[in-house]
Amino acid sequence: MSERIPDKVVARLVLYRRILAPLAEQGFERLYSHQLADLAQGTAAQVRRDLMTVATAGSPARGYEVRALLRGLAAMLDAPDPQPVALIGIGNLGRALLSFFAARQDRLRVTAAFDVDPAKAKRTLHGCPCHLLEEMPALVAKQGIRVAILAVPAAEAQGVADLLVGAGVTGILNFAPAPIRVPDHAYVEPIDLALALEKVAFFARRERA
Amino acid sequence: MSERIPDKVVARLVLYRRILAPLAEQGFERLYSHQLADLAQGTAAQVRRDLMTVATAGSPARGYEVRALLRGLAAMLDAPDPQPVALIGIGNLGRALLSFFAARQDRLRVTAAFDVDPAKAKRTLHGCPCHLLEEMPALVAKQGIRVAILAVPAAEAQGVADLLVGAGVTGILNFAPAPIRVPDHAYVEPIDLALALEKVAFFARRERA
DNA sequence: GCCTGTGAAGCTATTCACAGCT
DNA sequence: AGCTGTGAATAGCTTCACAGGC
Repeated sequence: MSERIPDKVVARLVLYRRILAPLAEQGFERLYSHQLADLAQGTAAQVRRDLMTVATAGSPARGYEVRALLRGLAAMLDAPDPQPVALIGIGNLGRALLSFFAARQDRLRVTAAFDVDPAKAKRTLHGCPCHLLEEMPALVAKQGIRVAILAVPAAEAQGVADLLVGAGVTGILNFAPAPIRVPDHAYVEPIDLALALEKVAFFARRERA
Repeated sequence: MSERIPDKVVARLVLYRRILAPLAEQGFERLYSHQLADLAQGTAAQVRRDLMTVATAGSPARGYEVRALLRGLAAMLDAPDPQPVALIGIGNLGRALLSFFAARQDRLRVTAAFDVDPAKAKRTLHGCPCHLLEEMPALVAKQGIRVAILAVPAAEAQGVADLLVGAGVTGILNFAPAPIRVPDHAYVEPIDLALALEKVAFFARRERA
């Protein structure tokens, strides 16, 4: 059951679920791979390939059964219990991310925020308690936190990442504008906003064929 | 000169520049591909391959000359003039992004923000004037805006994207949690924050080999 | 000796295309 | 007839490995 699943596939599975959930609520019962592909902007072949990783996909004659698919996706994507998430760095970007993620009532909840600056800790922001960074390892251990959002300046990113991994975190969403290195058993998803905007600007200029 | 450059390469070139700039200021004159690779978390071969796209890379015997590289990168990545950027959607996420990007004093400046909601327009946020969405096409045309940041709800994303492209935008940084479709001459970079966090949570659970 | 630039090999991800099912 | 599941082909990216330069 642990066929290494590529991260692109996971991303699409999450997307499929997001597309299917409202359809199920509207009473949609079945759909074809090409319909889901249209909604997700992929190809039918890719949808089928992706869904192969969802064991229970089992699709008989008239396409996929929406509710069964959703069940399969949930079994694959969700933890049995809600997962607590830590956010490190309560600066400009950190606060913005906190307001964004705190707003979501999800299986993933930001339950603790941290900053080195005492002026930023010791308060509650968007319903999330803020602590001093030095309290992080203890709290992460106590709450069993495995997922962290990193929103510190580039210079501190690697140091904090090391602390996080040392405390038991195995997944980091890295917004710091610097690549970080983690041991093999941990996973990093980098999101570099400034870099992304530069990329868009580059292609915006160029794509006027 | 228009060898289609893959977007992964562009991303790394932007990163290289970010790494090299401070080195140049500290007086660093030359470096080897493997040194840059270490700093950028890549391989030496990849750095060399990437730098091949920067025409002026020309690197003789003792590695790459930092200042020449930076010049080459700037020539490739930067527009001759600063590029104005529009931001659409002044909700939670839009404001957060505005505060983040407005803080940057760059070749890329967010010069106009838009929202359908009159309560959110007609004011200045983080030094950026906010307008009604209906004024967008005229303003985009007047300022010659080619790059837009899309931060509207999923349901509106496609409609607004169509408007943007119609107004002359050719690059969109899409934060809406929905894929958007644009004509071939335009470029979209999707950043789906909620999806990214789900992905991290998935691998965080799994990566405890 | 140790570097760069680069053809060639190797990998990974996507798409094709068709057998099997209803 | 039109779908799924999937081996086989393809395309895109990364790494290897070596010729050529100092």
